[in-house]
Amino acid sequence: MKETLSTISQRTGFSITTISRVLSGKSRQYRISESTRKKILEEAGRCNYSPNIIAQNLRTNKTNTIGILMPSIANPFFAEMTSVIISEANIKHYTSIIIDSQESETNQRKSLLTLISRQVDGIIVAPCGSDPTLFEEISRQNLPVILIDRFFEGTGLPYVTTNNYLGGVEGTNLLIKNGHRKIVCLQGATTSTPNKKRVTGYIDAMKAAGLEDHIRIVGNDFSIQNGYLETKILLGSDPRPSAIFTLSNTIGMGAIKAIREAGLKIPDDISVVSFDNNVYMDYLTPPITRVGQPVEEMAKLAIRLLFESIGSEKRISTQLELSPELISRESVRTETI
Amino acid sequence: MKETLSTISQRTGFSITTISRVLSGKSRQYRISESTRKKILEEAGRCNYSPNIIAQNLRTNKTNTIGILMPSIANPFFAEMTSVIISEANIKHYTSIIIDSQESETNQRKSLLTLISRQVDGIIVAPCGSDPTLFEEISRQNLPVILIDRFFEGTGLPYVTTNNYLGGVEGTNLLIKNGHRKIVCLQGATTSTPNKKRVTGYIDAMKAAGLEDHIRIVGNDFSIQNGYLETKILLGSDPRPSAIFTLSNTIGMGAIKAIREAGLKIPDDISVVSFDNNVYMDYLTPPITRVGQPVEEMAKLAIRLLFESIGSEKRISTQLELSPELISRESVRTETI
DNA sequence: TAAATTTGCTCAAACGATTGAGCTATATAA
DNA sequence: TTATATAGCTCAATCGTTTGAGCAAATTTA
Repeated sequence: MKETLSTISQRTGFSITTISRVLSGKSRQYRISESTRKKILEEAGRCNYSPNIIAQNLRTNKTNTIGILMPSIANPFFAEMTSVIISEANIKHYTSIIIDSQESETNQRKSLLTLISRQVDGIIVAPCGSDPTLFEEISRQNLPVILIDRFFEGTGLPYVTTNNYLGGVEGTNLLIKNGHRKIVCLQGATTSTPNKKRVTGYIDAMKAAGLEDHIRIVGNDFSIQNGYLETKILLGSDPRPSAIFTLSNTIGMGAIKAIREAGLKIPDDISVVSFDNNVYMDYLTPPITRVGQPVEEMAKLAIRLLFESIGSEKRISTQLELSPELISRESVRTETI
Repeated sequence: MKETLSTISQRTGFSITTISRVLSGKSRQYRISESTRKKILEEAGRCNYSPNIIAQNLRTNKTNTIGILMPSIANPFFAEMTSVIISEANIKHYTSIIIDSQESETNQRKSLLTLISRQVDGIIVAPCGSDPTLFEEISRQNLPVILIDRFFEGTGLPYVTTNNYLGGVEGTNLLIKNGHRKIVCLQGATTSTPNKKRVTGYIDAMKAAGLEDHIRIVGNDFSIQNGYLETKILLGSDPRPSAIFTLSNTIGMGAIKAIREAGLKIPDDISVVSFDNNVYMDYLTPPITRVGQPVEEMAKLAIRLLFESIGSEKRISTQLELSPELISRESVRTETI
């Protein structure tokens, strides 16, 4: 039997209003007598009453729910991010709806409409594609949106991301400093801002070292598959690159697989620098040098911004770039000239 | 501006009822004229109307939402599982609420109440602890619950799991066949059914091989930390085990870390068999031999059962055990006597 | 003792959708 | 011409809460 305020009202003889006020802890404010309060609480406890949140939501126009929209939860980077966001939200008594857009803008559009329909109080999204209009529209309608990892340039939309340009530069420079010249950049989704920034960082670093002739960028997707296939091709090309800079952990895994299958050794035959930190990277042989992103910090900041935004009337436009961290391991060989 | 049936009603001049019927595709059934239909659809499109699902939920007593309750989303095993469930639910136009109980029964209890309050249509849960009463109660109240991975023995609650006993036997036998005798079992949460079954499998296999004197079970948690610490202790013990059977991927990672730190080589100094498949396991050196679980299949079956249960009035009591898969790699050394 | 205040509660509208019943005008049948 | 059927809509209740307004009785103040 489903208990409601009404059933309790019938059994205790008090009005629905009184019951509601007692159960939502407002008995003091509305001068409900102590004896009434006790009776109601007792009966509610006895029959295991729990409020119908849907009805509360409808009435208060608040769902205590946030929407989390990710391009690919299977990707450990986003999985970790999502996991942190869920936990943080939970601490504030918010529930999370997760949607995976699978890097499809069509799915993304649908998912956003779903979240709006479901009256979420706010959205954290790592967007795919390069069209900010829908996000701007949503934000304008006073539904807070915080972008994470990926963002759109030239919009006021708040975001939290890594300084990917710096990451691109640092990763590339490490290879250059170790004497590499034929450094290939294996990129991910070309529309994603982080990818673009990393690539720009790579290009600038190469140019700064006078290596513009060696600039070579391949790939188009943040998948293991992409890393694997492009590396296969690279390894068959002449001249073979001496180093690969893979722009995500997934791409890195694919590259490593291809390198192994070719019977080559990292770093003796080819050096690898990857992007994204990941506990597994240290367990590979050799451990992989990488540009780590502060995922947990990003997630925490994003949810903090979101809650600030939910709490206040005015829109927030904070845009944060956190520093990446170069994690040096053993996948880069020092070339002797 | 938030559009509702009422605002469209005002602008088109038709009643809320008519608008509702047109927009929910029931114009035929309720004999709404074609011209009316067109006008309404046009206006709804123009003003970007999307229904307030909360109101629909309240009225229809259906949320098209499922609750997914996992003990630890940070664990790649559950992350993958969750990811698959979300996608499958999405295909059926269901939205997913994810909650992480963090292996705490208190959290689990709260989370379940949250899900009930939120009127989810069904729940998929990898439970923690060993008390099925709350789940049974929920199920009895006609809210479908499907257990995944972990389950409770002696209850009618439907579940999908791996044949963990078989996994325990197979993993152990592989080591025995390779001449190992001092095989230690490094277990996870002791209350979890899969853990118990795996341990029983280990014990039975050891006994069957006449190795009852070598049975040794340590650990108590499915964490990297646990794997790491227990292995540290094991490596310092005398006599040192010749093989470790770690009962999850996380424990395995911790064990590997400890082994590396001790300057030992797998499999030369010590052999390792782990549980759970994971793409990373193949990239470690050496690739790790493991007992893989059919995660995707489990997830898909669970959601299928859930939808069957949601669709019908009567409770379902299917209990499925899928076979594990022994994935032989290079982390087991053949002992010569 | 009358007026004012406080206490302790209830009424009823509202949130935005769905849905069975009902109503009017027109078309068809008798 | 009158009864009946049908087309094309609207009314109003309902889901389970919350909340501003209001009301009677008890208490305090003047």
